[in-house]
Amino acid sequence: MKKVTINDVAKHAGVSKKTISRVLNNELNVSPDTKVKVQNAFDALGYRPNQQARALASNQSFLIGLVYANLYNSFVSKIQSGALERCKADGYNLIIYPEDHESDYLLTNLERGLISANLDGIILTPPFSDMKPLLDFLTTKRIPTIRIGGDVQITTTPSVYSNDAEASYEMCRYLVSLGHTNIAIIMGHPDHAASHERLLGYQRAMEEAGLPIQDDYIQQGYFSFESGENCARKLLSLNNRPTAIFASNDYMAAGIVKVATQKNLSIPNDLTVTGFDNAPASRYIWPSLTTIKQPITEMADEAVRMLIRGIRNKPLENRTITFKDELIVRESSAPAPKINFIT
Amino acid sequence: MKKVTINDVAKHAGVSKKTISRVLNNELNVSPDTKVKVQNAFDALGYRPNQQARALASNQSFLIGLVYANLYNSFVSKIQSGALERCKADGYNLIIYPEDHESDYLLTNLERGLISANLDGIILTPPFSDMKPLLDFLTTKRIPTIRIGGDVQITTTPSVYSNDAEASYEMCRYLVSLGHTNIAIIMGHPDHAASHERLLGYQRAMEEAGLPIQDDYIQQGYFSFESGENCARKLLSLNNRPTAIFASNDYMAAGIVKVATQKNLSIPNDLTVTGFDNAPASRYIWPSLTTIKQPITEMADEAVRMLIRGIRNKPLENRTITFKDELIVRESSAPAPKINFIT
DNA sequence: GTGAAAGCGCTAACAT
DNA sequence: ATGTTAGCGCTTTCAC
Repeated sequence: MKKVTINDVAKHAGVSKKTISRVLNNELNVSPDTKVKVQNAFDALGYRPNQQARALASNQSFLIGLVYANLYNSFVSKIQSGALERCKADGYNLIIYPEDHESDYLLTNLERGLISANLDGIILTPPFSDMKPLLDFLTTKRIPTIRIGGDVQITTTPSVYSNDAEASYEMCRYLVSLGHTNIAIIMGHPDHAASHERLLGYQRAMEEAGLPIQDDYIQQGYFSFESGENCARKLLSLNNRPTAIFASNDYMAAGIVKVATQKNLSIPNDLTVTGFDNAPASRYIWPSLTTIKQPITEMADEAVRMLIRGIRNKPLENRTITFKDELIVRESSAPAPKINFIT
Repeated sequence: MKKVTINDVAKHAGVSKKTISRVLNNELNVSPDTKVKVQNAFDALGYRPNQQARALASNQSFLIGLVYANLYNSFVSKIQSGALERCKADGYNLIIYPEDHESDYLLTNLERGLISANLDGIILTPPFSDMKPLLDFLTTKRIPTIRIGGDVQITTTPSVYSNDAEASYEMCRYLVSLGHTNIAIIMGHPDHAASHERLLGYQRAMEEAGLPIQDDYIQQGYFSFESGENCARKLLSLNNRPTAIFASNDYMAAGIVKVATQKNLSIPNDLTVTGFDNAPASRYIWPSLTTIKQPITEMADEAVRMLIRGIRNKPLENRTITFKDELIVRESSAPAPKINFIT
């Protein structure tokens, strides 16, 4: 089981190891004949280039870091698989960095890992996409970075982004089209730019529909199931309770479903509930949730592509690529109850 | 922003670079004075050892691979975070390999990755823990391997394991203690050893309670929400329908809840439903699920510990470490309906 | 179009 | 307890 090195291949193919290296890296100036000879030698010996050696010699690590909030949710899973597939296809490995965005040691933690792993580049997901100190740190260290789904106002670092304000606007227009007039929103965690975008879409749709927005109808959630429950309790005990509640993610929507069911409200007949994210749970709960699907995997793929292009050409092209979200209608939404039209 | 190397540190501390290396690797035979001097130099220069260089020189990569089925579930997330934390604490990086266990290219795919990344060791999760060809392949390549939660009968590779048969037995005893006599089980995917273990526990509990096991009451599921729905439809249209259904995971249990609700059965009054895994969704659905909690994070931690010990001492201690699962009672289970005692 | 020599940053083996 | 030398497997530089 001896290791096969570039020297073995060179001997076998009867050329110098520099030529092997050229073939390996798809460099120009290799005659087709030699190329074939070398490739045959690869196959014959079962040669696999040693990443660490390439890394050391070329001052590249072929490692890409993915920083995300350490939550057990489908967003992270999809980001991971999207990013990973692209990495593997392009000969990179992905190192994952689940981090606590509220930790004081975030930067220190990351630095130790980042520097000694020698990452070629980094992908930031929310809420890290918008952390100024982190962005500054990465700029200082000259580590190529792509942000996923962060604040579009920040233009110092290229980003891949889906238009949440737009999606939220569409969701609310859909609710309006069902005849709802008393529409409430549960916001997401305030540290996430997406939370504010989603609120914006809601506000625009309400204004356009000529519906007043009550302060009571805007509740601050934190993306957790429990925060959804809490906000739902407040909303459903209002005198003038909403007939539709738009939660900024599916876990909070699930919390609403639970509270409503406990209060003997039937969904969607008495109350329409909608979510955001198209989490697996949105299909598993009863009734299944009307929600918004983001092209998460595709966004991660594009982020890695941009990053690798940037690493090769340096510097990064500083631009924002926008993806479009999609409304998915399921069982948790229905026309507003008639009683609502009477009042 | 020039890179700080071991040579810079050596110069700064006024010692040879071998001494720096010794301090770095916690080797013996370094005087306390020198150690302090070197450590000061580390701090002064902000030195971070280059992993790739260490890897190349020491023929170790400080990389550990984690192979798992590419599903968006909480099991994978918890395995990841448990393994990752241990890795980082011990100076290793984790490379993730989400794979399709039914793919024909599995071995080829893995091989390319494994060999060129030069992994120091591998953690296998179900159903890969039990794939003979894969285990043989890893043995041939002499890649240290630990299996998580696989078949205990396989003793060629060390493993970390939780006693699912026992947990399943306890779950069924609990159902019996609630007065249920018509208890059905929905099995998990047949490629997972755990599915068979969970069936075993069910059978033992039923036998001990003197309850007959009807063939109809054992349904083959595949761990998916949809398979849970399908099995539930069959079970609930039985003449002699069960008053309790034990699903081998929470997603299938969620499928039962959906079908039962559609049939106007109230859970848990008309039907008790229980799951397995303590997935987040088990709390998010209504009613929340009685389930089994496995110490997944701890198992992953232990697996990495064993692996690293093995890498350092080689060879691996070939043993199986067993963890204990825990019954979590929530809202989806209740005493058997009275009508059942009459029939 | 191809090759020889040097060196990436570190550790191994063998000094002293 | 510390230093010297060689070399890990590859790419870079500069030859030809």
